[in-house]
Amino acid sequence: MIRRVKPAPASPGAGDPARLVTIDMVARAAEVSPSTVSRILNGTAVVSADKIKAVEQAIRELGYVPNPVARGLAGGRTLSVGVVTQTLDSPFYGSALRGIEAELLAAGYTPLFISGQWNEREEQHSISVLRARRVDGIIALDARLSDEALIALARDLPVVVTGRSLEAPNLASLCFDNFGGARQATDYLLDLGHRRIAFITGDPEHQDALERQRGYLGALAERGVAADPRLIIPGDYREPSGTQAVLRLLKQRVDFTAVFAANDQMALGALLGLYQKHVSVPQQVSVMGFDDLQVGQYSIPPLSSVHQPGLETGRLAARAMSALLEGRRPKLRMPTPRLVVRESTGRCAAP
Amino acid sequence: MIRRVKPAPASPGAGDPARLVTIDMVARAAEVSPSTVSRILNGTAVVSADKIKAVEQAIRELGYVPNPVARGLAGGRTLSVGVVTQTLDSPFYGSALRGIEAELLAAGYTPLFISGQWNEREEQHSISVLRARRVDGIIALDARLSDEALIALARDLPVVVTGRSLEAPNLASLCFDNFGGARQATDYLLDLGHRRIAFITGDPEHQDALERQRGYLGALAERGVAADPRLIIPGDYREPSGTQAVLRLLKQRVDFTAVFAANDQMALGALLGLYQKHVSVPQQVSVMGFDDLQVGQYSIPPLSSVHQPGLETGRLAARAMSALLEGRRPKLRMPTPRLVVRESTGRCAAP
DNA sequence: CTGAAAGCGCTTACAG
DNA sequence: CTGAAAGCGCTTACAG
Repeated sequence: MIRRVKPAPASPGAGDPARLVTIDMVARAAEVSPSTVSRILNGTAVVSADKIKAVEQAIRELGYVPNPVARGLAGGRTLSVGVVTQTLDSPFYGSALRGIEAELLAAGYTPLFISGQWNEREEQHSISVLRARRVDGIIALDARLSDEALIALARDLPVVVTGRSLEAPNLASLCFDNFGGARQATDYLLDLGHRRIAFITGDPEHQDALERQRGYLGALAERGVAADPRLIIPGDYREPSGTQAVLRLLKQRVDFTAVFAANDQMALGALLGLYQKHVSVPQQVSVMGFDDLQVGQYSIPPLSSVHQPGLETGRLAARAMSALLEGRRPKLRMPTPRLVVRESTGRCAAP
Repeated sequence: MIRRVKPAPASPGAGDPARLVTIDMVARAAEVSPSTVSRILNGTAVVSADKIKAVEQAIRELGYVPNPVARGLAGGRTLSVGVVTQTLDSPFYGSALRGIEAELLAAGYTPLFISGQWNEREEQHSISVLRARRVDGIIALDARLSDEALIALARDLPVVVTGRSLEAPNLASLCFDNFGGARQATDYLLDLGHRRIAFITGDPEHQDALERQRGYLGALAERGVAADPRLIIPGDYREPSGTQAVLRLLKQRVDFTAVFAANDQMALGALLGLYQKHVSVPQQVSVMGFDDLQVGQYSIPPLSSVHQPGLETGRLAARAMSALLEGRRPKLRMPTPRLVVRESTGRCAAP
């Protein structure tokens, strides 16, 4: 049934499907029009069974793969979705990216990853690049952009954003319960008998950092433990600030039996500071993190933390995007915060 | 000079340059033909100064951004390059990806990241996806593909590959001196007086793992220290295998005063195993890693390691790709291995 | 159910 | 130096 229209090119077939074979060649081989091939490919109209058969065979024999570039130009859809993240090499975003990639690829979309460098202007620029590339939608992980900017963006193409709660047409948001997670962690420390719990804050530019602090404060208040401002040390979510924080606490001789860092990276830094000063963990001081990064499993001692499901978040975000793209309403259910207790926390030994 | 051809669209200008404004609109505004605009944009022919001026002004006023999708279809170049990595969330590849992104973007290319999942078939598939997207070139980080497959690929588009040495037209390779690095690390341990140095191997599927082992063996041989097979423990580059390795050594009561892990992740695992068994580092046992991951700075104790310039490797790879793309010969000079001594290594205390 | 035609936004020979 | 025209590989009204 299939007539080879041209001699096979130099490197044909399965190994190199992306070249040369066009929809026209498939159409000719199957003896139908290109329009029909297109319709079959896109399921965009009813086509008779025999033509479908012929076309499918031709596609198989020729090793045809549609050209997304041409598709993008003609149809307005590129089957690609932009993913803007703060950085490509963060232990936390890494797993989210992995989740997004897996899910998007499975849904037939190609992700375009680009980083915003923790900087709103860069992020804005990244989004321009993505739009110039005609992505069909944009997933923004903890974007720096304002709510308004995001809502405006959603007027042009579907948007899913993590790290905040936002209601708008054509937009889905995915927000982890940072408040609840932090409260749970603080509660646990309180249950262990700790009363002097230091808190290392995150970058205040981040909504989640603020939420975590609220959770810490909330738990204390609920239990009638007065919050001591000297116990709240500013951090920036990076390791060195965690180390600095405990060093400062120690130097100023502020009493504390536990430290709760707003993220694992700072908790790791805190662990190092305590080690340097020969303060043993958890015997003298307990340390609690937040995020439950992979590395926390191998810190010394292994770090107790609030599990943030990075991979799962990525998956959910990608699935929400698929839904939006297909005109469905995404239903989002973020996993509840879960405490992971390892060896860096213990009962309070102090009087 | 500029006549607005149409009333500005709903959301025009700087905020949303990627829409609506086409090369035709620019041409009309500047009173030249689209061809001329294209030529100016691409520097593909000499154009009179006044037209250049008019076009540039029109571009500015209209906020025109060329559509890479259309460009890709028409010109055959998409100004995008595919980057295949094993995984999006490895601490090591992360910085390489970051370096690639920065350099590629600066050169006017958009990177398309995709992961191969440590699996040749997946990798092959990822490359198909990339080719279907008509990337202009492919950067493969430590690809699993055979030399032959890579060389074949390079017949169709420029390829740069890291992690191996390969000579072929249209292909550049970038290989870190794993042998030298490992030898240097072992030498250092030897200098500290260690003679019973355990070695945790990497995944033998990786060329670099083999090289590192050769370096270890080479250094011992050079100094006339007999290699004890019981000191060579198989690992797989992941943390748990590092922990298992030292636990096994301890359990079998094999004598050792230092352990050299083929990568930092396993070294971190080893640190944990030693901690669990109350072996103090570096007082009783020294630990040396390889890669110099960020996290190593915050391990306890901070990890001595061989610095692998991930970021720099990414940069170099991207620059090599730019060169290839512009028909220049890339000149590659990998940084030499450099030992980073921190606190996990110390003088041998044993007799 | 199916084709022929126009068009997506560019680039690039082809002619001046 | 510069235009008009054709074409890149698809999709999608528009007509049957």
